[in-house]
Amino acid sequence: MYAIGDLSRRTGVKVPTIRYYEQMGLISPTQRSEGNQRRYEKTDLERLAFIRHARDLGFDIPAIRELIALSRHPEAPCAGADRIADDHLSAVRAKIASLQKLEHELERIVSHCGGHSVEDCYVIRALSDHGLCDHEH
Amino acid sequence: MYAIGDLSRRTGVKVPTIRYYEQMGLISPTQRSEGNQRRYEKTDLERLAFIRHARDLGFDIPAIRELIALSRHPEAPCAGADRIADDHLSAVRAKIASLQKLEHELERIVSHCGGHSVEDCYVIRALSDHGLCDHEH
DNA sequence: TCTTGAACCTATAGTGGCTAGAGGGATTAG
DNA sequence: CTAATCCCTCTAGCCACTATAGGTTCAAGA
Repeated sequence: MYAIGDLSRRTGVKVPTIRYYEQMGLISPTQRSEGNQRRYEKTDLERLAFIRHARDLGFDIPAIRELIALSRHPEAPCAGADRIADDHLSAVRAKIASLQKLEHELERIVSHCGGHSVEDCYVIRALSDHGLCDHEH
Repeated sequence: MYAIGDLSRRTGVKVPTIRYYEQMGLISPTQRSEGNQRRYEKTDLERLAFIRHARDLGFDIPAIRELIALSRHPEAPCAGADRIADDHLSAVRAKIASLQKLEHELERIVSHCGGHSVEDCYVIRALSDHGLCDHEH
């Protein structure tokens, strides 16, 4: 039997975040002590580690809810879980691509800046005049 | 003299967003018509294009506020603007690096998934067991 | 001049994934 | 028994918007 603080220390998930996950339906409301404090078991610990791991990998809360639901049916085909992970991977790749565009544009702007007065500053000028950009964004 | 809708169409910034920028102090409160509607001039159009461009490049609102303040002093050295852009570039690069870590971890998880039952599914197992991961995250 | 419909106004609440704080009760070590 | 530390609920705040409600103004056509 762990108190919420024990669970927090063991998983690295902050106490208010654990309560938030309960509210979001990722963790079922637990047993309580006589004084109404949450008491957890080992399965809750594993569940929370699963959630934390999924969050670290960038899955959002609805996706984690689905993954949890799937993991409760071990006999079902795993295409669902695979699809969720694959969709997420695509989203991550898309985000990387768009950040790399930004990176190149910013590199160009910063490297052109000679370091004189604001009047000639490429940073300010590039922002004022879209025509100085390489491509659409 | 443009109405807010004209400004919106010309810059691609939505009407409520323009009002939001005014509230955030990026655009000074404008002249109003007799009936209390905002009326803009060409300088406002340029200002808003500057803001939109900076937002597209991922600058946050405090940074844009600073850039605007700097652009009002054309005789000052441009080190300030350069630093803001450079800091932002570093942040973008850091975000790319961390997303690439995610990408590799997700690739590994998805590619291991054979497509059988949830019981053996690598996606679910990898999430349950951090030990299956390559490195810390 | 009048009417209609589009555009405008303010104010408030919602998005996601937490985090911080107030104001109280429970637990536990000494 | 007391004091320190934990825990409880509830509410509000973060960011950059977006959406809605309920009302007013504007501009073009009849």
